This record gives sequence, structure tokens and C-alpha cells, in this order.
Amino acid sequence: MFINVAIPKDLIKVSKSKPETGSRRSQAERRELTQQRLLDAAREMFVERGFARTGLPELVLKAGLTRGALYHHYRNKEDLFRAVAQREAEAISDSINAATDSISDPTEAMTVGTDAYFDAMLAPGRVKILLSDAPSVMGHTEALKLTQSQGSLALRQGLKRSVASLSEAELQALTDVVSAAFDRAALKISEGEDRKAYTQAIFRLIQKLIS
Amino acid sequence: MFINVAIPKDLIKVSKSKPETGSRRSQAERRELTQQRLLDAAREMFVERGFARTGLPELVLKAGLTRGALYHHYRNKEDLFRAVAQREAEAISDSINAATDSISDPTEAMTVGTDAYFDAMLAPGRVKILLSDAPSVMGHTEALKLTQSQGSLALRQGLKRSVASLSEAELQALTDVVSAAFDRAALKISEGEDRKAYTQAIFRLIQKLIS
DNA sequence: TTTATAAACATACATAATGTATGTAACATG
DNA sequence: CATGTTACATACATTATGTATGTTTATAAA
Repeated sequence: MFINVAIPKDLIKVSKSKPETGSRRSQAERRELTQQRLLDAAREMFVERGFARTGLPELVLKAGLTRGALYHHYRNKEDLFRAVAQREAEAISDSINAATDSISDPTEAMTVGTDAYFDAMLAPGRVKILLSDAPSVMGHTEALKLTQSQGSLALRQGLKRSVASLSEAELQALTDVVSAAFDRAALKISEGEDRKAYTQAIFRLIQKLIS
Repeated sequence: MFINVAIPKDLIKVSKSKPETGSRRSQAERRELTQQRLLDAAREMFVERGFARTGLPELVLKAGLTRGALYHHYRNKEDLFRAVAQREAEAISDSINAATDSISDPTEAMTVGTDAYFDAMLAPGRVKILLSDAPSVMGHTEALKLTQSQGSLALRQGLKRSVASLSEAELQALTDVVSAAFDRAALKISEGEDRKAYTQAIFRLIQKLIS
């Protein structure tokens, strides 16, 4: 009887690529490689299905590994997500730094920096990871640290310069609240809303504030 | 052998209150009652532990029911969350409507309305439900509809009045982006940040925009 | 080179949760 | 009061998570 033979429950691209001929790797190399595999597979699935609907068995299958490897490198599913989100946030920070490194004027750094943040956040999947799932998985506090660590520094500096007579607390609050506006704009654009309209809205907001 | 007798894995307040002496209820009444029980228990647990960490077995135990009842009234865990979030959003809408019903001037309606939104959103647990979990559970699009349906109407009207020469798309975008600022403020305050600072930041934002 | 050890990964297992199918009790209606 | 329907409970199948244990691969000392 050949009925009901074990058939893969779904057609999944397995990136097996068996240990290339020079199969001897250092521990550090092995480690790095499998972590990348896991993070790549995780990112893909978290973006497509969200954190909750992503199952580890399928994830490791896609990574060409087993759950043993996963639990060796990450404490649990949440920890894996953290690592994915972290990597994503670092990519954004890098983009912003690259764009603003050479700028000294705070006001210009703000416009350029915020624009860079905007662009970076719009890379496919980032909004889903950092703005949809991260708050619920790792808590809003932690999640915001990821995007705001570097992301809103330029904004803060720009506001400090332009909006005089602000207490430290108010400056922080204003920065915070405006960066939320940015995130919402990025979110909406990523969902297909008119980019121009939201960019203009943000631009208007900033202009009014620093004028 | 009396070892290992089934002991409730946790001490849970069960609101059993067996079918009161007048035990004959109409179907509509029964329905309403158990739905309330389920929603109350769900709200409590979703607020305390979040959606993901909330288990249905414990939830129905707390409600004094079984999973059978739950799955009779709600299609799944997600659907239950939707109902909780819905109820929460309606409470907010009611608050706003009550506060703004008698106001005709758009600008005043905006300030009063936004203030009411702010207050309502700050009720215990609401931020957690509507701003932390809702986006990941039901998607940002759906989640935003909950709070924005009535929540940002006054804001939109106020902005339309005050900020002249805005296309419909731009008006929507600006409203959207500003309401995100409100949400962030509510979020931060609910997390213990200085309420005054964030209120001032929002106030400043609005003032600059409509001036 | 051999051998010890620790890291990297796989397999096996225990627990628990979700969702569905089925059974029973309460209500409604002719 | 007999029958159909709604509300709810129990039982079951599936699947996921996390841990414990086993095996392989790399490193390094003997």
C-alpha cells in the first residue's frame, strides 16, 4: 500500500547545500554560518506569517537544521525573534550613520537623518518586524530602544537646537512623540498608502515645530 | 497513595457563583452572561500576561466555564481577543462622544476630543490591549480602525479647519501621523513617564500645527 | 597521532496548548 | 410534552514548545 506515505506537509525550499567540499570549518565559522541560516529563515517567516503563526519545526526545516541547533544558539522562540529584530535595527542604524556621519549642522543632520531613517525602515519586512511584532513579543519599552537608540538622536538634536526653551523632559517627550509620527508614516507607506502624502505630513510637522 | 493528586496548578480565583436560585434564564441572557464572563476573564489575562502567554485552559477556568463554551461563542483565541479589543474601543468611543457631543466649534471639539481620547486610553490595560497586542494579533490596519474610527474624527475636523489648503490625502496623512503621536504619549504615560511632559509635547505639536 | 574535552548539533521525550468532533443539558416552540 | 435548537461540556487528534540525552565535529594537550 503506497497510500499516505509521509509527504512533506508543505513544499518548502530547503537551503541544504550540503557541507561544501572543504567541509572542515572552525567552530566560529560553523557558529556564524548556522546562526545566519537560522536568522535568515526566521526573518523570512516572521515577516510572512508573524511571530505567533511561525512554527519552529518548519523554520528549522527551512534553515536546513533541526530544533536542536536552534535551542543551542537561542534560549527560545522569543530570544530568536530578539536576535532578528536586533539585526534589523542595526541595519537601520548603519544606514542612518552612513547618511549623517559627515554632517555637522544639527538641523541638516535632522532632516537628512530622519529621511534616512524613513528609507531604512521601509525596507521590506522591517515595519512588520519592528513595528508590529516587536512591541508584543519583547514589550514596547525594549522594542522602542531598538529603533530609537540611534534613530531619533538626530531628531532630538535638531529639535533641541530649533525649539528653544525646552526642559530635558519636554525635549525627550517631543522627540518621542514626533518619532512616533515617523513610525506611523513608515507603517502606512509600507501598507500601500500614498508615500508623498505622508512624507509631506511629516515634513509639515517638522517645519512647523522648528519654525 | 495520596501523593500527586491533581492540584490546581495555580491558585486561581474562580468566579463560579453557581446558577443563582432563579436558575432559569433565557437563551439571550445566558449568552450575554457567559460572553461577559469570558470577555472579563480574557481582558484580565490579556492585560496581565499578554495575548501570547495567555492560555485558554486557565482562562476558561477563571471564567468558571470550559473551552467548549469559549469555542461556541468565539471561533478561536484570536477572535476572542478581537471581541475584547472591540469592547475596549467602544468604551473609548463612548467617552469621546460624551465629551464632545455638545461642542460645535471644530477647534474646540478637537482639543476637548483629543483630551478625552487621551484620558480614555489611559484607563488601566487599554494601552496594553490596543497598542501593544492588537497590532500583532489583528494586524495594524484592523487595530487602527478600532481607535481611529471615532477617535481621530475630531482631530481631523480640527486640522481641516485650522490648516488650510490641504488635499484630502494630506489631511488624512496629517491626522494619522498626529494621532500616532497621541498614542505614543498615552503609551509612555501608561508606562510611568511624566504625564505633564508628554501632554505638553502634544499640546505644543497641535498649537504649532493650527497656528 | 592519540586522546581528552568541550562545543555544535541531532534525536527523543515530556508537557501543554489549540482546535474539532461528539455528547449532554437547557431552553424554545409547535 | 415532543421535537428541534441553542448552549455548553467532554473527549480526542494534532502540533508546538522546551528539555534531556545522545552523537558528531573541532580543539588542544599528551
